Amino acid sequence: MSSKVRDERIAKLDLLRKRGVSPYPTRFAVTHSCGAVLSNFETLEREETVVSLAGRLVSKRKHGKASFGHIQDRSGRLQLYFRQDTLGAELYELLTMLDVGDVIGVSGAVFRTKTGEFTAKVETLELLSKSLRPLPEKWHGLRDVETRYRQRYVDLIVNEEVRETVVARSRIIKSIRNFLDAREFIEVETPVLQPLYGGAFARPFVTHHEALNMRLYLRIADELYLKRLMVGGLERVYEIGKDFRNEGIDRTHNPEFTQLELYQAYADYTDMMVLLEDMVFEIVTELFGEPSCQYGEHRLDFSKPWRRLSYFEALRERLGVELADATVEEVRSLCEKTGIDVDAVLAREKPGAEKRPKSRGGGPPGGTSRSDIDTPLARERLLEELFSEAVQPYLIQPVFVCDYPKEISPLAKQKAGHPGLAERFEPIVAGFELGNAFSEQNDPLAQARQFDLQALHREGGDAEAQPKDLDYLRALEYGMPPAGGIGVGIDRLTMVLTNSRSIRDVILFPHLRPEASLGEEGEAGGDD
RNA sequence: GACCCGUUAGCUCAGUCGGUAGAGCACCUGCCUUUUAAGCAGGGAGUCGCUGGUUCGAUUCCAGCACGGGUCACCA
Repeated sequence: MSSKVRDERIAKLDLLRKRGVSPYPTRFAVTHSCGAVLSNFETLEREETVVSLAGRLVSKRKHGKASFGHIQDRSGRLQLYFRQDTLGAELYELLTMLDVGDVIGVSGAVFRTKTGEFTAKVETLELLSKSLRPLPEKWHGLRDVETRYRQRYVDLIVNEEVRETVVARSRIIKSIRNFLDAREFIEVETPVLQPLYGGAFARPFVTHHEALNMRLYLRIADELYLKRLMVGGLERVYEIGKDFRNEGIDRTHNPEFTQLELYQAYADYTDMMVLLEDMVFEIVTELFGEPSCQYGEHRLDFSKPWRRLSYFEALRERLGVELADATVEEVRSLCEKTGIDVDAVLAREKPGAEKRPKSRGGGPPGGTSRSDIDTPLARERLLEELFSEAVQPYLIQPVFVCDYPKEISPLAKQKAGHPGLAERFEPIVAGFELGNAFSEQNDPLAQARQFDLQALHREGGDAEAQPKDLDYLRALEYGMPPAGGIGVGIDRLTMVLTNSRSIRDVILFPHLRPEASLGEEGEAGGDD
């Protein structure tokens, strides 16, 4: 599939070279960005300053011996006015050989057109990079999401909001660093390639080290390494980095994603709530000038303090039933009333188990086998399902959901005076879990028992149960100060703060299957 | 992994109840010195996602496959 436009432009390349014009020179001295011209226009116009701009030619309107166009750089767009009598015949001829999409450098003074648009009257013109492929069309732009994700470079050229999201993401991360650095946290880096994975419930990616001939895992969390640093006395650490989870992909999940994890010695999870709400308050205020923003239909209010709600309170509030001391039978019957397919939930993650179709909102499933509720953690799993189906989607304003069942929180400390609960919370905004935090378990023997329990679950078929990390336990035996820790999903936080519906809109290159049609001869060939 | 939907020109999309396709923008040629979705006149452009099947004939019908989106499953 040879593109006619591409062939024409390659022909132009030769023509340009024959005329002594290099289509790919090395540098251009820029004095102003488009944005700087626009924001200082009055002065520049009054003082007749000659500005020097570089960017992409994104439109061109030729009127015989005069032409208009727009140049676009990182800061915005500015109109250019070209006149044959100003440029001279030779440069004006060069203009006619330029295409929309070419990168150019121009200089000239600024003025206002009849209609009042700020414009540069071009006196010199230079081609900085010849574009061989046409840009998407100017009215509708690039809509096709597959092309947008695969060819993000094109998406960035034509869809301004993509750039805005990228900038917002950068500012969010910068705010986080500023916030934590100001509180004497130090930023560290821990291994991505790990001989043993841990710190979350997830299936890992597996890789292999050739020279050492050993299996390695891509980390699913930073947690266990950062807590080793707590043992080492660093007291306040954080890491912003990629984690990798071998799971499905949807609008809130990408196989590689960015997480902030931080740990603070001598703090507990209530301190973490304060820290997190302070941090997010600061990020949102820096981004929007006020502690609130719009997400879809909702106006989100990040004013402090955020609402705090225990796990069982949240369930009670939504379902009208107290479940803290409920038996598995009671939870089961409530699930059935809510329309949850209990058998399907309990059958999950058992390799080889039949996946039953889910029947939502239907009547109670007939002839169900009661033996399923003997599955390990049946009660907790059903509670989790109830929570994520019937509660979480309705938690729109920022809220800390606290005190989860201990069984699903093996790295957290037990809540004092509540044997069944862990000192753990999840910040939930717009129905999304933005993170996970606990008072960290620092009792080495209690932690060892939790690992052993995980091992049992693993034998029971739970592929995501956490492996026992003996070095981590050894570290704890040296004594880890009491500490609070938080993990925050940066991608999801960015989604909420940029009003993005899909995680793919906040990740520059989201994971996609390989593009089959991108063959040598089709796209990249014809190197003439 | 399951189900549903989509894939036609560089881009955004029509269309063919089965007879190998159109529009706008973009591109090329000409005219045009304040336009901005510039205008006017003319022109070129497509393996209709891929592979099979049915058929005299398939871009259209059928099947499989690929890729994407949505929902579900899994999870953060």
